[in-house]
Amino acid sequence: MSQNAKVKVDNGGLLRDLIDSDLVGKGRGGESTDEAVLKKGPWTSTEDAILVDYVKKHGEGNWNAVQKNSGLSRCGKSCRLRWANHLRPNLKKGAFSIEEESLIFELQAKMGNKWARMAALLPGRTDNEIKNYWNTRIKRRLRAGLPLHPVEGCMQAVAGEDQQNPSFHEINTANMGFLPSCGYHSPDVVFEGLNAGQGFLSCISEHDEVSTSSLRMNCLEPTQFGSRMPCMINYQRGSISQYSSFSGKSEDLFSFLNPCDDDRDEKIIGSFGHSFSFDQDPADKNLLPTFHVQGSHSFSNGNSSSSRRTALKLELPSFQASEAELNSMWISSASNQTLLESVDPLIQSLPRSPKVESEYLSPQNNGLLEVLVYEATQSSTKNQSHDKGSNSFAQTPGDTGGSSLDFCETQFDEYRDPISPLGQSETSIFNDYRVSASGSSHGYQPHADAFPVLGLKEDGLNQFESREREQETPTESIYTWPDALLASSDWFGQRYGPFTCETPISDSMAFLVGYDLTGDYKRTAEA
DNA sequence: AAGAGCCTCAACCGCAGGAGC
DNA sequence: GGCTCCTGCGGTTGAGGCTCT
Repeated sequence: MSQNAKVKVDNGGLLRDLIDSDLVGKGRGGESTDEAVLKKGPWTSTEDAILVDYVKKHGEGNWNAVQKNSGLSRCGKSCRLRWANHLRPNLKKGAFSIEEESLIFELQAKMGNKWARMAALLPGRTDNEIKNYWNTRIKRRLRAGLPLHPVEGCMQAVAGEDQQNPSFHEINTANMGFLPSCGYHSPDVVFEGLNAGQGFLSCISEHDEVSTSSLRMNCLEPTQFGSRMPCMINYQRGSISQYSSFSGKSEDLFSFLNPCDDDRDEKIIGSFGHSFSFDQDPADKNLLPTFHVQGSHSFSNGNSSSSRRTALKLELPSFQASEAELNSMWISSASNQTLLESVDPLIQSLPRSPKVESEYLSPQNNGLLEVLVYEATQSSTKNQSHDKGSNSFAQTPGDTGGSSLDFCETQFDEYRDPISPLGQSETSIFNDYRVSASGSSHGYQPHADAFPVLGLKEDGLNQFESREREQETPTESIYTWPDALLASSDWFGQRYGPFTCETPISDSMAFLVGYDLTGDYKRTAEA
């Protein structure tokens, strides 16, 4: 039995009366005993001073001795908590920085609600702080009908590739500068949960020049039906380089994933409701990845959708959206301009549409939370259209994806690998999850057609999908990937951290967030 | 101005695991 | 092995402040 139980006091009015009275701290008889009613509630400055003084003299630990030796009428747990959360040195106070927020997103996606572990990676922050932050954020987003992870965090990762070309972890750590010192390390990941020859990753793993460990792909969140599905795609530079001549620019990332191999990339991305395409800047020859998200709102780097140089762009996919809606949605994320700017000088350099900034930017530019709130306002009017069908194809007005795809078709022909060791598309690892109409994920059957129901573009992916549909017609109801996940479990919203499920879907998700099913990162021994 | 509702965050609670006996 | 104590973790609560109507 915890000592708390011993000293439990009436939590009614008496407690409040005691808190500020001299009775507390001296025991009811004016003398502190083990049986004394220990004080609860807010700490006073006097108590704080006593505790600080005690810890200075005796060090941390042995908290139950604090009460005995210092005269504090607080239980050991309370003392420890007070010290850890408020009194210990080097505590950061104030709002979370954008970098911290981003890291929290990432860590939460990977760890789940392991607040203490997260706190260990966020110097000066306490688990309680992080927990509170996350919980309030969850409440907001759930209330707004949005998923828990903002696209921005994902895009930050992608954008960051341009700058430093490290993994997402390393991007964050580079920006913050403190994580390496904490031993936080971007792990190399072996996708052991995936069978050989099961697709995209197996392709890489079997490619002599590419280490699976060097690529990590995180997809953090399912789309809620009619909502957005942020996605992280990370890779580590190095062993991939010979695969597609990585130059450290984002195109390398996207070329790696993108139309290099019989549209497989599109397929895989389509499976996630995302697609990548490229716009080439005539001046610097840089390819600017256009990031399309299926079933999502849109975001950008601050440019309007009409901007030629939209570095990151989402399109409204299946649900029909007007151009006006699209524009506003695209910009909703752009509101957090500073976020992207902070990680991507390329994006910083992009010309911005004055209209965008004046009309579409979020009224607040303070951080991810503000963006989230703004997203909520933007999305609240679109839920209805979202519900209209993630399975329908939509040609987004103003969409430049088609040309981008075409461009990629030619630009990346040299990277095509007609005899890729894949044996099947990269998407297959995701496509392979067929979910019955009942919503159970246990009806899993490998099936190459499970996901292409999400169409992206008439002239791009849809063509591919048409081919796919011609080849095989599903005989059972197929949920699109996010829907399947949602139907199968409360995975990302609740339990995606430890990945306790043993379904193929969870395998996939575990992989996507950089975990294997043991909950630990797999590190590769570099050959 | 006042009340309702919302948000934040400090603190509490129960539980689990490790250490020592 | 069983018991107790201590510590840490994660979920929850509720007071106080803020915003909106």
